[in-house]
Amino acid sequence: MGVHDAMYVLGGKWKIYIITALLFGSKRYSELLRDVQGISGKVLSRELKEMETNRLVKRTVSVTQPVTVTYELTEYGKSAKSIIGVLSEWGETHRNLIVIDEPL
Amino acid sequence: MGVHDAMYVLGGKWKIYIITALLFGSKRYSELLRDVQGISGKVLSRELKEMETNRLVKRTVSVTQPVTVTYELTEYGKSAKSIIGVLSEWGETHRNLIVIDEPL
DNA sequence: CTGTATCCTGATTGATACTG
DNA sequence: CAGTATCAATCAGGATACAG
Repeated sequence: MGVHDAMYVLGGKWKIYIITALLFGSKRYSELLRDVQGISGKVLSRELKEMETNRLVKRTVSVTQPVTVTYELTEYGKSAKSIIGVLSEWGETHRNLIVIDEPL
Repeated sequence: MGVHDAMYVLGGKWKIYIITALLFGSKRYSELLRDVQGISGKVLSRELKEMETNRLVKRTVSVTQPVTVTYELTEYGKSAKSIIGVLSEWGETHRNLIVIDEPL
């Protein structure tokens, strides 16, 4: 069952959102930090490292002053677009059914 | 963006697997405990309760001796099949690219 | 059988300060 | 700018015992 593989690579709280943020082009670390709502620097760099390991994103360092680092989706990463698409569509059409948990 | 709604309902470690387990028919609590690999009783009942709140599953109690409780997907829950399908297909075709994290 | 309550431990996270 | 190191705090999860 490939579901498990997909969950291994995309699972967790953040990767889907990081991919979404990179869907329309490369971004720098600081831009991702701003665009991925609520993520902290530590977690962002860890997630990006994992995604780089799994070849979802490509990291490019420009030796300017100061250095700039950009992240972009690989072809593999871009292929996850199909998943984002289905998630988005499903979430959209079923939005009205969601119940927000009342804190006690 | 509906992605967030979908993540709210389906996110976390277990819901996708629970839905997968229920895809071909209703199951009892103890069957789910066996079929959803690695989940504990506490977590399973919590997840099922959340999914019932969000109308992904329907819970039915049969007053036998002892009681039996069955869970089945609602139409809404069944509609998540499209997501499982895409995840499965994507995971399948990209399985060879995955890198398993070496523990230190 | 189907859960809930309690306790406990290890993993995850946020904040802050710091490095190159 | 782009991270890493450290520490404290939180949280999620397992095991067990117990209730309906």
